[in-house]
Amino acid sequence: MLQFLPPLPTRFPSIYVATPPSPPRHHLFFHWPLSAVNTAVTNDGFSSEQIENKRDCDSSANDILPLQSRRYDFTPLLNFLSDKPPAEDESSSPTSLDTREFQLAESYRAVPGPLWHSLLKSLCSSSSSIGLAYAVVSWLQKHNLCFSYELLYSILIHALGRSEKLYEAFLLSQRQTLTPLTYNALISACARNNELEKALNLIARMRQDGYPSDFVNYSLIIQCLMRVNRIDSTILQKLYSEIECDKLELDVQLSNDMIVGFAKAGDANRAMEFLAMVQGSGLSPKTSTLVAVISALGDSGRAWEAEAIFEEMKDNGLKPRTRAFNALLKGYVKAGLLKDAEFIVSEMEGSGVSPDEHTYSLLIDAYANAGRWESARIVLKEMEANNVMPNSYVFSRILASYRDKGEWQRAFQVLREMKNSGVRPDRHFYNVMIDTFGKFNCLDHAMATFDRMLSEGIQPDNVTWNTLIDCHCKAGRHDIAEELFEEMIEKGYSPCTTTFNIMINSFGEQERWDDVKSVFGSMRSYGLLPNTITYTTLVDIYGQSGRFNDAMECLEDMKSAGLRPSSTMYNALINAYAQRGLSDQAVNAFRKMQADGLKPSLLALNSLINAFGEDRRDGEAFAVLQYMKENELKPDVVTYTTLMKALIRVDKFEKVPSVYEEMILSGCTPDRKARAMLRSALRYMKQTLRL
DNA sequence: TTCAAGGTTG
Repeated sequence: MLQFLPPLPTRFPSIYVATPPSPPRHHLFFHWPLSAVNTAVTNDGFSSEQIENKRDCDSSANDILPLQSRRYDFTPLLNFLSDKPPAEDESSSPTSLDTREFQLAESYRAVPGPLWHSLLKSLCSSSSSIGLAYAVVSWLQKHNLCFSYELLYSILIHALGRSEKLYEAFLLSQRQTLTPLTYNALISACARNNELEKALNLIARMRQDGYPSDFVNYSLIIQCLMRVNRIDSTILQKLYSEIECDKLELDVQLSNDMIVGFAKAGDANRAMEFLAMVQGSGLSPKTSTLVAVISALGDSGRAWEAEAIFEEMKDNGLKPRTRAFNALLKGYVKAGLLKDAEFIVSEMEGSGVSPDEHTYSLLIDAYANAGRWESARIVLKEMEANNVMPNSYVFSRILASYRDKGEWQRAFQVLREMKNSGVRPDRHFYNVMIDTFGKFNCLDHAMATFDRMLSEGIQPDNVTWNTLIDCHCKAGRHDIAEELFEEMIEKGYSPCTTTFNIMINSFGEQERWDDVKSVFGSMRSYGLLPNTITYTTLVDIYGQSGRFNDAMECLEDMKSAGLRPSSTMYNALINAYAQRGLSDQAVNAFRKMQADGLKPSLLALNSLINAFGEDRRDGEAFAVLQYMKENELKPDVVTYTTLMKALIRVDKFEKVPSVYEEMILSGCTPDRKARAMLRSALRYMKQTLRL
């Protein structure tokens, strides 16, 4: 079980030897001639790991300062423990000690605790002496030599975590009741080893025991989430509410981690909120944090805000490098601002920052999106001329732009051109290709692409499976979707939140409520938390089937899970009530939406008009129109068509033409549905006149 | 760096 150092070549006397006094050298309070230990220690007596550890292990350095003049030699003890066979370790009681061990223990009786802590940290900094550190702790406990065992254990757990020995860390932690110190050490060990669920569970357990977790752990968890690509706004919000609840203050690192976390999770709003908060408290975010925010803003098509942060960065004297330029360029490309995209690339070249693969790719993407294939090809050539090889990414983007224009047949051509340029399609490319076929209902092509991918030895990932499952659902082939879901699990892939959302929606559409519940429940067994989309999906499917109690329950569950309900969710609910003419319930849902601080959208109000219309309450339907006008919400063609429908429902055909007229006067262009509504009103009028 | 889930209303 325990790993001990091999016996040392030199022997030392087994009794305490005080070294002669010598001028204090920095923080080296003791010396030991063991090579395994010496190598891990820097000039000032602390390894870099130990320095980092100081954040975790309070102020031991300050406590030791007055003791600097006293020196202890731990060599005899380390030799004794190295020689001792592991089996003897714990069982023997102090009464059966041999004289040698007894004398040894007595000789260390005066050593202050902080010195033991420092010794352990040194031993732990090298993975080969962790076993020895472990033996020291057991020995100290056996002889009642050092009272803060809690701290000793936490030092060991930290060290085990850093050496990827998480299992041993857990074993060690089971030796005694977890205290805040050992809890924190264990959480940090889990986060460092990408064991997210274990870390989160421990934080929860720690909270149950009445202790807040150390804020450093939150940094480690966010970094872990990003490493394992599990970053999600929901989890971050939950973490932040815990931090707030514990009244922990964000330090520079945690603030930066929070901003980057939200940015990487695609939640630009919250990233901006935190950025403002950090700047407001006088801290300067790191350059990489700003780049992450620019990137998130660009991703959500908010190019102007991205540009503002970019400019602000320059004003603060920071010189943007390739990554920052690329982040802004991405913003322009996503927003379809081709001129700005071209401009920023020339600014980049002008300021001596060389474009990389990513820069060219984005530019090609921009031209492809604008349908300027010739310009895209020129960039492709320029890229080769600058010795930057085109890659699968470029072709994926080209394919995606064809997909978004509905030209799915071009997929084959892109694949050919790609192979001609000597670029091998990778998983991402095939994922886009499967998605392209899936979006246009070509399920056979999608499956054939999947098979081709496998035959070329490319392993699918969650995105591949999710894309396949979802496109079958969208085409109404829920049976195949379910088979694919089962195959995915059988083959050892871990479904993610998206997978479950797709399946919940699928079972919901089939009104298989038991399966909805069971699949929702099994999310937790995969360590996944339902997110806003999960709850919105649930509200939507329950609402559409008239299971309003279930829908409302989901809404409440979502709130108690600490998530803010989205307006999409309320729209789904209001719409569900509206379609059944349940106007009072629709109004209630609308009020709830306002109470939750959400602005009533045009969509919600249109649905409310529909609810009154279906309930034959045309007066109130028009009152909603009035409300819209008073609240600067411009009624659209749907608003007026719904009002006409409301009038028809109560046989007030004669009032329909004036609504139609008002619609045109307000600047709305009537569409097919609006015209049809007017026509049917006129038809009814004629019939009534004939009677 | 890309790809997948909700995106609704008449």
